[in-house]
Amino acid sequence: MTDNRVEALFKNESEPTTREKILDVAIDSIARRGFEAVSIRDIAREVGIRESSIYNHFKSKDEILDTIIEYFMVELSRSDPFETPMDVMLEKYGPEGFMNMAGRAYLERINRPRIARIWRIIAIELYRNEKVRQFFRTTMVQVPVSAWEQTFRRMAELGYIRECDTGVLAREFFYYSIYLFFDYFVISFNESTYCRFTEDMLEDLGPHIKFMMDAIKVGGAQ
Amino acid sequence: MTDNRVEALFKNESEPTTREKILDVAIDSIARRGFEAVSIRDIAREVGIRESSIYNHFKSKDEILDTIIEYFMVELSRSDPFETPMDVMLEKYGPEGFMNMAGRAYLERINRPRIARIWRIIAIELYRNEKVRQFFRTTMVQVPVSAWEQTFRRMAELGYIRECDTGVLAREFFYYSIYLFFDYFVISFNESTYCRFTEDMLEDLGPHIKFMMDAIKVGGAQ
DNA sequence: GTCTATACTTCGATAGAC
DNA sequence: GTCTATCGAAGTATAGAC
Repeated sequence: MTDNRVEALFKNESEPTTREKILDVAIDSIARRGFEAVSIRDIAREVGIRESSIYNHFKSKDEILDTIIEYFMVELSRSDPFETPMDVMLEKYGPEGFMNMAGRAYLERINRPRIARIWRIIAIELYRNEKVRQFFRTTMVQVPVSAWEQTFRRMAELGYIRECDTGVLAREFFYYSIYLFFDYFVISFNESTYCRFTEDMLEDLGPHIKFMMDAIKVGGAQ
Repeated sequence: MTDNRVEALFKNESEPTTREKILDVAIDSIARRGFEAVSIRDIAREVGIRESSIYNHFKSKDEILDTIIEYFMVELSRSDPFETPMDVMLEKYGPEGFMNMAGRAYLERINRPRIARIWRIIAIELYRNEKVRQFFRTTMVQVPVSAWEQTFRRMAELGYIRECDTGVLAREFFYYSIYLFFDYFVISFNESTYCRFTEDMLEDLGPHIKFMMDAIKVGGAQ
């Protein structure tokens, strides 16, 4: 990238620039076949230019992937997930309702059209791209687990759930969710349905949330 | 392969054959860098022969990977996991003890030295190898989940746990386990510790089993 | 069964005309 | 900014001598 303004990569104007076309094609191809299997020639052909023209927009093949990943990270870190205070939400919907809504808010935030394909790229490149791995481990695992731990602690303080190990509880909730992510984007990946991932995930998440909340509701087992 | 006797690939004799050396080097390299990043030349160099000699043992690069995967599948499907009847185990150790022991037995069965590296290959190749994906989805997800569903149903029949949706229960237990697999072999993969995966997995599995069993023990929450 | 030599393809990337 | 032309490196695979 020349200007480092990742957030302005896609301007949503009527006619996309060549650079935007290249990124769009790259995102699509890499999500389908993986970075190593997609060549500069493949991308150029689909965009409708020669491969040498690619190098007017990116100085190497690696820079294309780096740009995609950086775009993804910036997009994810944009809007905050919660606007209404947790205590208010809890009082209004109860703990199970709160979790369902928080899950939905999170999934809707991370599932915009172009981003959904990059999720698949993240899942694929995780094993060989140290930057992606680092990002996933912290931003997609550790940070949410810590946040959920705080949330459960607050729930316990307010008497919505009984006292228990909130660290265990956070992992119980979130590791299952990450499994669903892998299931959706790798194990059971289906190219044709892959933009409905918010709906599908929520459907699978519902029984999980119910099971967990039943396990720790006030007056339940010790 | 010429003779299809996958199970006899590694004969454990004092001096490994060239074919065995090739497979060993291939397993190691592919587990580290992925199939596409490893070339025939890389493998030949490390074995100590010329690349053309590889073709005396395998007719293509793809056949090497196919052989590795087939070897893996056959090895996994060998010994049965349980020898002692479940009812006896349950009476002796209780439901939580039973699950811990079953987890340990399963993990020990699937974690032999050469196999541990192929687990990493499986995790890596999942996204682009339809055969691996099919195998994982059925043998590593659906079959164990069904088996655990049966097990939980029996536990409920015998009064060790209270009546509940055993399908939900089986997924609660096993999806978490599969997350641990991905965490171990992809997200938090560490080349230097990757043969201790049985011990590490069991350590993480303990609190999970305890949480689940607390949730469904007799006399707990409805 | 291993070697040398090589065919053939595809890859990422560059130079220079327009 | 796109084109033609091309380079050098690396890939899989084969032929044939020993």
